[in-house]
Amino acid sequence: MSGRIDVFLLPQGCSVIATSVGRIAKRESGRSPALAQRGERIRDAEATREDILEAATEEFADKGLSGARIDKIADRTSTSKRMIYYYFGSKDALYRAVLEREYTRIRRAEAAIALDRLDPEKALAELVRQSFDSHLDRPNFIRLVMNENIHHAEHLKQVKGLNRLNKAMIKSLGEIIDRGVKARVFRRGIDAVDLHINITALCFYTVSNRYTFRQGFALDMWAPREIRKRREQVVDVILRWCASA
Amino acid sequence: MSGRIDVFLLPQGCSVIATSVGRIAKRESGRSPALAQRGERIRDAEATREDILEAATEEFADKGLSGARIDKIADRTSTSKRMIYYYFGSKDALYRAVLEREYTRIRRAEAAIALDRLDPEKALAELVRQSFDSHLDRPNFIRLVMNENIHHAEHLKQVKGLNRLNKAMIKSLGEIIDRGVKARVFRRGIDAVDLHINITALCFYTVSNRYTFRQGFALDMWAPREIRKRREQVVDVILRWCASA
Amino acid sequence: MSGRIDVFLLPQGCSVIATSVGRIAKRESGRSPALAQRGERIRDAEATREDILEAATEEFADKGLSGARIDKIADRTSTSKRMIYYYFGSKDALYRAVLEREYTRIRRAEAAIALDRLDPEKALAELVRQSFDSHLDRPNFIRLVMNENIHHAEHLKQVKGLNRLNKAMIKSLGEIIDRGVKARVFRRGIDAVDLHINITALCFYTVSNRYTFRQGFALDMWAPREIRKRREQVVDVILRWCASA
Amino acid sequence: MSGRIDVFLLPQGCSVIATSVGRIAKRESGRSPALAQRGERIRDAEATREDILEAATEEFADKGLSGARIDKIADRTSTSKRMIYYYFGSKDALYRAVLEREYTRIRRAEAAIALDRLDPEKALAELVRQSFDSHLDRPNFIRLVMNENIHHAEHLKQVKGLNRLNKAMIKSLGEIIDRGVKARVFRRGIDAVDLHINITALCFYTVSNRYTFRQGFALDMWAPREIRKRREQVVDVILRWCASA
DNA sequence: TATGAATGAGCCTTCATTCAT
DNA sequence: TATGAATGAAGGCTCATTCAT
Repeated sequence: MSGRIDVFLLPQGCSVIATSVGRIAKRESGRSPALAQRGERIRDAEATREDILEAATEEFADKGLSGARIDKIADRTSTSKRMIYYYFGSKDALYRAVLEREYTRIRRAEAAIALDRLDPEKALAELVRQSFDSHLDRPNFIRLVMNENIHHAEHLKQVKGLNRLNKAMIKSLGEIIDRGVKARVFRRGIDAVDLHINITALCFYTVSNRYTFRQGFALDMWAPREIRKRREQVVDVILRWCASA
Repeated sequence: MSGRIDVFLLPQGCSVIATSVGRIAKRESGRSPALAQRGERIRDAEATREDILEAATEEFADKGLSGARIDKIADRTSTSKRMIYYYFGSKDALYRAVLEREYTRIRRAEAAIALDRLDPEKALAELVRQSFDSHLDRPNFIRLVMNENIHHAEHLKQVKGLNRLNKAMIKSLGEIIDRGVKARVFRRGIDAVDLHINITALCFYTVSNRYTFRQGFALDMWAPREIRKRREQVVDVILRWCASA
Repeated sequence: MSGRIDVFLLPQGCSVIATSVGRIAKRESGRSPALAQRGERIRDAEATREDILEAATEEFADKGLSGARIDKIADRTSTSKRMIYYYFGSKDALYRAVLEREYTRIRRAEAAIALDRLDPEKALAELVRQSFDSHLDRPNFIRLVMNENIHHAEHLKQVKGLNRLNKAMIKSLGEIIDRGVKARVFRRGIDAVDLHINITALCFYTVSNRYTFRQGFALDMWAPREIRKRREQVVDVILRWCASA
Repeated sequence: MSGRIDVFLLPQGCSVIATSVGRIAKRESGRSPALAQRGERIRDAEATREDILEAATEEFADKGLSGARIDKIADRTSTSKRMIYYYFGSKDALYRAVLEREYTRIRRAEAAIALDRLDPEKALAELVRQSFDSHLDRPNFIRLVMNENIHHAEHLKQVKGLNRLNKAMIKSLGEIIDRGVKARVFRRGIDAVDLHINITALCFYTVSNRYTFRQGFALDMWAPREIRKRREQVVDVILRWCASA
C-alpha cells in the first residue's frame, strides 16, 4: 500500500510528488482490549473522516461547490449526513478540507534527485512526462482547480502553505536549466517560472478541456493513442523552446 | 453596428472573429408610425432577451449553473424574474441560450485575409497575438467553458453547429504552415490541429488559471506588464516549435 | 342542423332532451357588404365564444376547475388567451359559462309525447333507455357534475333556472306511473322523484365510475357488449321495482 | 384500538370492513426506558405521518389534487410543510399515499360471517344497509373516488393490490344469492358482480350527487329523514330485483 | 375586435443545517 | 460517537391576469 510516487506539476506551477494515501484499514488487532478499543476509536474516526473526504472529493469535483449535495456525499459514504457535520461543521468547511487534502496529498519529489543523473535534455523531458502523467491521473483535482478559478480562488485563499510547495519545483527546474546552459544545449535567459507555466499550461489544458474539445472537434484527446502522441508533443514543444541555437 | 472585430481561438481550437453585439437601441425613427410601432415592439422583445442574456452570462460565468440565482439575474436586469421564464422557460434553457450565444457570437475572421499578405512567421505571430487577446478579453466565456468541462460538456452537447466554426481556423493555420514550409522557415510535419491545440492551451491557461496561480506564486499573470511579456512568450514558444533547423 | 334529439335525465333527476348545437358557420354571403360585415362581426363574435366554450368544456371536464389551464384552453382555440378574458372576464366566469351552457344546452323533450302512445311498461323502459344513452353520450357533462359535487356545487349555485328543467321530467314520470297504476301493471305508492333518483343513479354510476371500476375489477363497463347488457339490466331493475304484485 | 367496524361496498364493487385508525397515542409506558424511547421515536414518526395523511385527505377530498394546497395541508397539521416532503417527497406522492390509505384502510368483513345466520333476504338487506351507511360515513372517500374518475384513475393505477379487496365481497354476495335461490326466494340468473354494481350505484349516487341534486330539486338527500327513507328504498329496489316470481 | 408582452402573487420543492436522544 | 427526525430560508417555477397598442 505504498502508494505510487507521483511527480506533479501543480497547475499553478509546482512540481511535486503525490503519494496516493489509501484508506486506512478500519480494524487492527493484537493489542490490549482497552488500548485497542481506544485505538480503534481513533482509527475509526480517521477512517470515517477519510471516507467522507473521498466521497466529497468526487462530488465536489463533479458538481462544483454549489452543485454538490450533502445528501449525495452522505450516500456515497458508509456513515450518515449527520457525521459530515460532526467532523467538518459545514459544507464550505468540508469543501476547504477537500481542497486542502488534494493539495497537500502531493509531496515533495524525491525522484527529482534521480533527474540529476540524467543529462539536462533527458532530465527536462522526463520531468515534462511526469508532469503530464500526473495531470492525467487526477482529473478530479484538475476539476477542483478549475472550479476554484471560476470562483476566483476564494476558498483556496484559506488554505495555508501552498507556495512552499512550489519553491522546490522551481528550484529543480532552475537547476536543470543551469546545467543545460552550461552544457550549451539550452539557450540563456529562460526563466524557471516561465518554463513551469508553459509546461503546466500544455499539460493542464489536455486534461481540463477534454470535453469541450471533443464537442468542437469530434476528437477525444484522451484516447490512448492520442495521449501518447500528445505527451511527446508537449516534450517536443518545451525542448524546442529551451534549445540553444 | 460594427463592434470590435475580434480574432478568437476557441478553446477547442477555432480561430474566429467575435462581434460584440451590444444591446439594440430601443427606438429608431424615420418609418411610418404603424411600422415603427410594430418595429419597436419587436425590438423591445429582442432587447429584453438580450438584456436577460447579458445579465445571465455574468451570473453563470461567476457562479456556474447551479450556483447562479435566477433572482440575481433578474436583479441585474431591467425586467423581472417572470420575464426570464417567459422568454427562456427554465434555468437550464437559459444557461444553454447563454452558452449558444457566447459561442455563436463569434464570427468568421475576415481579418484572416490580411494575414495572407504577411510572411508566414509574422502571420503566425499575429494570429497567436490575436488569439491571446481574444482569450484575455472574454474571461466570462473562458469561465463558461471551464464550467462546461467540469460538467463533461453535457449542456454544450445540446448546442448545434459548433465544429463548423473550427474548420475555418484550422484551414487558416494549415495555409500559413504550408507557406512557411515552402519558404523554408517552418519545418515539415506540423499538423494544423496540433498547432491549434498548443496555441490555445498556452492562451487559455493564462486566463483560466489566473487565480490559483496567483495563490501559489503570489504573482498576477494579468498585471499589464506580465501580460505583455507573456503574450510575446507564447508567440516565441509557438514560433520556435514551428521553426525549421 | 337539427342536432340529435336527446333525452337526458339530469343527474339531479331531470329527464330532458338535448339538442347538440353545432358550431355556427363563420361566413354567410348574399347580403349587402355593410350588413354582411356587421353580420359577420356578430357571427364571428358568437363563433369565437362558442369556440372558446367548446375548448373550455373539454379542459374543465378533464382537469376540473383548478386543474384546468387557461393557456391550454387558448391552445385548443383558434383565438388567443386574451380573447378569453375579453369575452368571459375570468377563469371562474368561464367555468360558470361552461356549466350553464352544458345544463341549458339540454332542452325539453318533445319526444316525451311519443311515449304517451306506448303502454306504461314500454314507455318507462324507453325512457330509461334514453336516459342511459344520454348519460353515456356526454361523459364531459358527467365529469363536470362530479366536479361540482366535489366542490359542493358552489358554482352551480350561481347558474339560474335549473329546477325549472326538472319539473317537466318529474311530470312525465308521474304520468307514466299513473297510467301504469291504472293499468295495474305498476304498484301503488311510487314517488316520481324517487323513481327519477333510482334511474339516474344507475345510469350515472355506469358512466361516472368507469375508471375506478376498471381498476378494481379489470372489467370495462363501457365495452360495447357490457354496455348493451347493462342498459337492459337497468331497465330490468326499474321495471321490477315498479311492477305490481 | 378497536375503531368502528364498518362494512363498505367499494364504489367499484367491494364489500369490506373499514377500521378507522385514529392517530396513535404518543406515549405508552411499561417498557424498559431504552425500548420505550426507541418506541416513542417510531411512534412519533408514524404519528406524524398519520397526522399529515389525515390533513391531506381532507384537503384533497375538498379541492382535488390540483386545487389542494400543500400550505393548507401543513396548516391543518401539527408539523410543518417541510415534513410533508420529508415523509412523502412530493404532492403527487402524498396524494397517492392518501388514496392508498383510504382504500387499504378498508378491511375484510368479519361481519359477513354474521350474515350467514340470517335468512337470505335479511342477509342481503343487511348487507345493503351496511353498504349504504359505509358510503354515507365517508364522504371524503367518495369525493376522492370521484376525483380519480375525473382524472381517468391515473393515480389509482399506481396503487397496488386493489382487486384483491373485491373478491371477498363478490364471494359473499354470491353465497347469499345461492342460498336465496335454493330457498326459492331469489330468482335464478343473478350475477354477483351485477348485483354489486347495482347496490353500489344506488348507494354511491346518494352521497356523490348530493349537492347538484339539492340544487336541482331544492331537496337535501342527506337530511336524516330523507336518508332513512332512502336507505330502505335502496334495500327495496335490490330485494325486488332479486325476488323470485 | 384583437394581440404580444409583461407581471405579482403564490405554489411546489430543495437544501444546508440543527435538535433530541 | 452516532442517528433519525425536524426545520427555516430560499430557490425555481407557474398561473391567472393586465397593459399597451
